[in-house]
Amino acid sequence: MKLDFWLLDLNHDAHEGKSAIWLWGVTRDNKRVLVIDANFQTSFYLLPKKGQDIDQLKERIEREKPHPSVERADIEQKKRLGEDRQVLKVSCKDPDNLEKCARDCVKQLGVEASFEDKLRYSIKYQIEFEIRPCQWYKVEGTESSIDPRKYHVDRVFETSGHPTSIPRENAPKLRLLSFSILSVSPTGSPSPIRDPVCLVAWKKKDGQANTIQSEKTSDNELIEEFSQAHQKFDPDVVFSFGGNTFDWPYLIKRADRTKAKLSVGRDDGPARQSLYGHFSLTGRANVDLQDFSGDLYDVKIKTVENVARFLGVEASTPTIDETEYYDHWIGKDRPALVEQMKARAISIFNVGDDALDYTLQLSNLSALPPDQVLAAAVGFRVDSYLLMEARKLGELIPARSELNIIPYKGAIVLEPSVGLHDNVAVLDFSAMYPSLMVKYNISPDTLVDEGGDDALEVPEVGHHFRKNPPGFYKIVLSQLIASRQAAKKEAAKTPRGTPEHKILKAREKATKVITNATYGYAGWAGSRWYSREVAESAAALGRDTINKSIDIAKNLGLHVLYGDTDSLFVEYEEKLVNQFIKEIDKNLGLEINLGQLYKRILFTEAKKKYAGLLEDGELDIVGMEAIRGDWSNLARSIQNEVLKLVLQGGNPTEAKSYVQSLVKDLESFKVPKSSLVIWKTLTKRPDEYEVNAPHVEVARKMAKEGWPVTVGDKVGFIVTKKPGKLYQKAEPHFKVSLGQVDYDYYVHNQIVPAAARVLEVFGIHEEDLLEPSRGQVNL
DNA sequence: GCCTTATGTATACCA
DNA sequence: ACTGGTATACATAAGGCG
Repeated sequence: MKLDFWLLDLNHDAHEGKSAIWLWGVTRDNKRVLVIDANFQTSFYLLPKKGQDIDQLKERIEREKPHPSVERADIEQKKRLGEDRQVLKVSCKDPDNLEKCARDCVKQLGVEASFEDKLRYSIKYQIEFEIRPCQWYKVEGTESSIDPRKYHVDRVFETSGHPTSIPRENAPKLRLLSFSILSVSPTGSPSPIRDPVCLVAWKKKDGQANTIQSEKTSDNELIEEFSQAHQKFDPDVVFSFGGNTFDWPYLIKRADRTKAKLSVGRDDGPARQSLYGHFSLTGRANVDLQDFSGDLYDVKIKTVENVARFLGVEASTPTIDETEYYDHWIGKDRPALVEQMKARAISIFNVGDDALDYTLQLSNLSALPPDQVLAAAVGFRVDSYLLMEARKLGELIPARSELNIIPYKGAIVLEPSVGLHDNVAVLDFSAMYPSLMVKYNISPDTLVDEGGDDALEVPEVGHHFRKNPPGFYKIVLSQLIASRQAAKKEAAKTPRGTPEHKILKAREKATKVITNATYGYAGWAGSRWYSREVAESAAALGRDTINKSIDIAKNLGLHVLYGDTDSLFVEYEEKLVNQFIKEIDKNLGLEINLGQLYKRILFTEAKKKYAGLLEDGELDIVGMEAIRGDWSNLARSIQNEVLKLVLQGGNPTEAKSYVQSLVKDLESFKVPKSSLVIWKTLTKRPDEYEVNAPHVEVARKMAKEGWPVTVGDKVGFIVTKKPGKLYQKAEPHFKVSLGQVDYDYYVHNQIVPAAARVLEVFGIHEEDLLEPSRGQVNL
């Protein structure tokens, strides 16, 4: 019997006392299915020393069995650092003892090394049969005698062979659920040791937001009621915002305390902590959108609502602060809080719905299941992708090992030409590092000791790389670049606004993310294919490329105003720019594209900080305080206004008077408290800091008052009139009243520096902004 | 002991 | 736990002065 299914999640579990892979999926007729593949035996490789007789080794392994779980050994051809090598694939009965088994074999046989013995059973399965989640498969087998209701599926299937992929087709209709919990405490933030969950809000695809509320001191009933509702809806994807750090651990601890059964997985189990610190629900995808928001660098303060606004999906802004939850819950304002929680569930749902295509595409490309892929750091996404590709290419997969890092020289940033410029074009190399790695075959397996006709010597750093055959990085990067081009091309042919278009864009974005991270991966100490020479050479070739481009531009008479890593900002002359693009292609064999066009642009004296006026009249601000998350909104919006006056109106004098008027009597403007809050990330525990800093001091104060802040959280503070150092003047934002605000600080250390950063360019200094009498006459 | 300057720590940004 | 390059603020140590 044959079965077609779309793979949502997979895990390793026993089946009839044997190790098996459990594949959770959805069929074409929209049924949920559990596919059990108990026919996989894991294995590792042994690389003999040169001169060792491989047939003899094979015979010895099978006869001596260095470890009881050795099943048999087979001879295979593999590649190791560009060399063809014969290896032994040792099959192993017991996946839990793979590493030990490999160690014993290496010791007893005196071979060079073992490979792939540290890879988990399910990963081995994935690379062996090219199993990527979020894709269609067909498989042979029979209907199982297991009751499907036991696993919240419609069918349980036992395979006779292994799944084979079906060429690209879209995902089935998945059941989506979002949820968020609420707990309150009179003394600060709630603690699962003390405070029960008092509300769960959720939203499913079609329908309104729902809640379960509880008055009781025990949330036993609430947890079980939620479990029932959850299982009844039987979601495929569960969205949360902060679920991995708050909702799930809280629910688990509460369930443990009150002896409630938290049943949310398809196995009726709870959420379980997994590989990347995230939580997994068996047979479902638990997607924490806070992880997704981590990739959105433009969203400075990561709330669901900010993420929703950024994505352009619907979300209502909450009005009740976390510190007011308790009073609302026990008081007459509870309905407002309940509404806010419902709105939160809706916002989470909308963000999740929007982020789903990207999540599934990134999961499919990287081969990390959808519940892991967002939780995994970029390096591990690349790692997982490379594992799959390495196996396809017959490369032995090295183990990850943390080496001591030797830093190397990176990119070039040009000195900006300070001031205002009209009609400026940005020329960007497309995927510069990947393109260079492909063009010059930069890879650990093409690195050679000696130069020669068949090798390239990298300028500046002097490493040599063979031109042929193509190395590992060249092959994978070429594939990625080609697949991104294909997605791009197809997207261009597909009508905008259609689901297909969105999927193709998501595919393109996922491919881009993996492509662009590969250079960094090569230079990451934790990488399997770490090579400082590779990373260093890519960087050196990048510098060489940008330097040559500057010369080409100059020879054409193009005026270069600025540049950073892979871009050049030039005075825009259409004919010259087109010529330049052709020259780069001809002389360097690389693609450079016309990027942003600025009607007018302002460069400050600092690198990496500029602001430009776009064709449509919008400002594009880069690196400046106006877009930094660690400046008050007050300073940010004033700098933004100053930039507008300068770039749109061309009027620094007006900008100057604007700032002066604010500075003169800031207090009288009655700016809202929220615009005075300065947010900074706590990057370690408060006691680990070497020097006193305002946000650390505030974090300590908050912890003392029952609002502990954990690593990675943003701490919001306002500077008060209290005497002393800044860190003594800073107070938690929610505790400060407008009367306590040190407006002098905001004038001297926020508004004036932010405004002067722009106005310095026109000879307007900080003093001029502070002392109007010495400046020009105001209008 | 007080003031100025140099250095170190911390954060967020650009590509 | 992808890389290096850069700006900036504030705390603190070091240096200079009387």
